[in-house]
Amino acid sequence: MPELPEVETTVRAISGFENSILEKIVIHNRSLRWEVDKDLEKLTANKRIYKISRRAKYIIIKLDVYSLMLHLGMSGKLRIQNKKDNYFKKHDHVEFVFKDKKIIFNDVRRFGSLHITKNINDHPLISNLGIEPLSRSFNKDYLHALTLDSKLNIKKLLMDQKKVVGVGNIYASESLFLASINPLRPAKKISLSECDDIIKAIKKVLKQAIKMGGTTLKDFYSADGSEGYFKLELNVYGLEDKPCKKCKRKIKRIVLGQRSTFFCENCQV
DNA sequence: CTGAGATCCTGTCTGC
DNA sequence: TGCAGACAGGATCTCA
Repeated sequence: MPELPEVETTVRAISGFENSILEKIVIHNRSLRWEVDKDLEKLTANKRIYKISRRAKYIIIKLDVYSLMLHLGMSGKLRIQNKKDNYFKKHDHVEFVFKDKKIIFNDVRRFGSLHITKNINDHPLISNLGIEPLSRSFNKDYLHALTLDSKLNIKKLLMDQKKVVGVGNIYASESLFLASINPLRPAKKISLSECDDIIKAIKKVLKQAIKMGGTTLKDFYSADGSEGYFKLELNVYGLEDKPCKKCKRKIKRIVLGQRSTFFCENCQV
């Protein structure tokens, strides 16, 4: 489900819990993408939260010695709830309990994960990640070097988290539309100036999506319960057979690497 | 090393 | 209405 803007939106929604004391973590179902560490509850009881941040699509919660890494997978979301409202929803797996409130991790499909580790950057799921798309070092030269080295088509390359993080299926399609690049193009054949177009498009799309609270297609809600309104800005994603906003021809849907991919054959070369 | 395809899981929607 | 099949915001793993 969530790509960088949705994760960022979620992080911002729970940032108010920084400096709060996490009384305890209650786990109802350890069987997520990976089995949750048996010692996690013990290691996190009555710890202050120093920092809540994002790396790639991971939510990082820094305690004293340990940090938590939470990935929302395809269907995960957080929900802030008053502690006294003691209700549960189906697929509530983890509760982060504070003095008056709790944050609940709900994940229908259980592709999400929760890890505890001392040093985030040494964790194997983090250490091999590519660079942040909104950082300065994500620029045309960086991307061009990657493309020259790759046999993938450009869309698959952009979604490869080892190369650049945070771009998922929606924003890959949307960025390539803005950059007027066909998603099927072999990465190798993308010129430096086209790389520049792609970089600018990705940054623009991600920033705008964050501003609008992410994209709610059907069931993404931020932790405060609000929807993301970037859906209204989508140009191609989920719009098969609808008229292209530039040329009015029909948007095409194809499958690349088992993922739906939307683009305009006329505008994207 | 790279890249393609299968796979994890539950729910919803479409078409017969 | 039932039922099969496709599809869903991700990313790891297995194998060539």
